[in-house]
Amino acid sequence: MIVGWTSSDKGRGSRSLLLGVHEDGKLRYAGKVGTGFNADEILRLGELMQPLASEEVPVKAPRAAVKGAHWIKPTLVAEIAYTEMTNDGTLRHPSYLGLRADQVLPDLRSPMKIATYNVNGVNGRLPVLLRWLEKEQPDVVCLQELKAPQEKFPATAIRDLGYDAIWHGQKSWNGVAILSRVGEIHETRRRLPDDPDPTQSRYIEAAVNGIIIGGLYLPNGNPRPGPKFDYKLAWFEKLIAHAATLLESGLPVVLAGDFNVMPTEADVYKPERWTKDALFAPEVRALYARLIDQGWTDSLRSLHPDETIYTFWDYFRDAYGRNAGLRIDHLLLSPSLAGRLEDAQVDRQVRGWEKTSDHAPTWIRLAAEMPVKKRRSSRRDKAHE
DNA sequence: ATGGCTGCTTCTAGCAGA
Repeated sequence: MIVGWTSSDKGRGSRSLLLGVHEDGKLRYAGKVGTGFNADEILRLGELMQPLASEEVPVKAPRAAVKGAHWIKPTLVAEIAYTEMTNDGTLRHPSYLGLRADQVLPDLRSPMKIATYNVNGVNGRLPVLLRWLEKEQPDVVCLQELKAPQEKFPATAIRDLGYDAIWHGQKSWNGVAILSRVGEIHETRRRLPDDPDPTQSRYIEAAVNGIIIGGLYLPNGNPRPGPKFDYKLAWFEKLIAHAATLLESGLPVVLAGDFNVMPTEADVYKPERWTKDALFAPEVRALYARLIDQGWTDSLRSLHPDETIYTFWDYFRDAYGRNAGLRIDHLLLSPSLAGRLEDAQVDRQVRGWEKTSDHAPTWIRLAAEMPVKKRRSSRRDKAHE
C-alpha cells in the first residue's frame, strides 16, 4: 500500500513514496521507494494522492525515516520490485513498477452506508431530514435541491447529529451537499469540468475514507424540446466525460444523486405516458446507457433485477398512495467497489411523512474488508525475472 | 388527457419541479 509521500525540493511531484504492507491484519511501515517512475507517473500519482490526503498517520515508522511525510488514506496498491526484506522489515533496493488499479481499495474497516436524497428545500424539509438521519444513520449522504443560498445551509443542526458537511448552495434552485459522520470530507471539486452553465450548483465531489463521492443533480430538462432540454443533454455529456476520467484514475468512486432519468421501462409506473418527457426521452436514456457502459454498476438494479423500485412520487393525485412512481435517484459504483455492494434500498416510508420531499432517500451498503488478508501484490522477487 | 401539489422569493404571483 502507498501510505504517503515525501515532497521533492525541486518543484512539483513527490520524491519518494512511503510504503506499508498488510501483515497479521495490520498495516506496517515497509520503507520508501524513490525510483522506477518517470516525471509523468509522478504527476499522475500526485493527482491520485492529493484527494486522499489525511491528518491521520497510517503506520508506525521511525521519525527520521518519514521526515516531511505527507500521509494519505491507504487506498492505492503499488507493485514494487526489491532484492530482500531487511531485518527491520523495510524493502532493500525497492523500485516502483506501477499501480495495481485492480487492487485499489477503499478504507473499509467497517461497512459503509452511502445515501442520496433530493430533499426539495433543505430548510423547509429540515425536520424530515434530521428525523431520517437520526433513524437510519447513513455514513455518507449526498443531498440535492437544497434551494438555499450558501449562507443559509443548516450546518449547525446537521453537525449536532454528528455530521460534517460540505455544500454548494444557490438561491432558490438546485444546490448540492455531501455529509459524512465517518471521516474527513476532502473536497475534490464543486462543479463539473466545462459545466455549460456554471451558475447552477449541480455537482460536488469529495474523498471520504478513500472513496471518491460524486454528488450530482442532473437538470430536469422539461419542456422538451427547448433550451432546458438542450442544457440537460449538454450537462449529461460533460458528466459522461468526467465519469470517464474518474474511471481512468482507478480510484473507488460512487456517483450518487438525482439523475432525472428513468433508465428503462421497468423504472416508470406507466412508460407509455412518459416517452416524450425529458426524464424518459430516448436520447436521455441512451446517454444513461452510455454512462453505464463505461463500467459503472447501477446498485439498486443490480441487486434487484426484477423488482419494481421507485424513488420519486409526484405530489399530485395521490401518486404515492397509488404507487405511481419513478426511479430517478441512482448510486453508480466503479468496478473496484461493485464487488463490495452488500445491500441497496429505498427508504420509501419517508415519502409518507408530514411535509416530506417528493423523493425518498435511497442508499447502499458496502461490505467491510476481510479482516486479515495477506497481499501478494507488494512482493515480487527481482532475481526471478 | 388534464390539472392536480409544493417550495421559494420578497411585484405572495410566478417560476420550477417531474
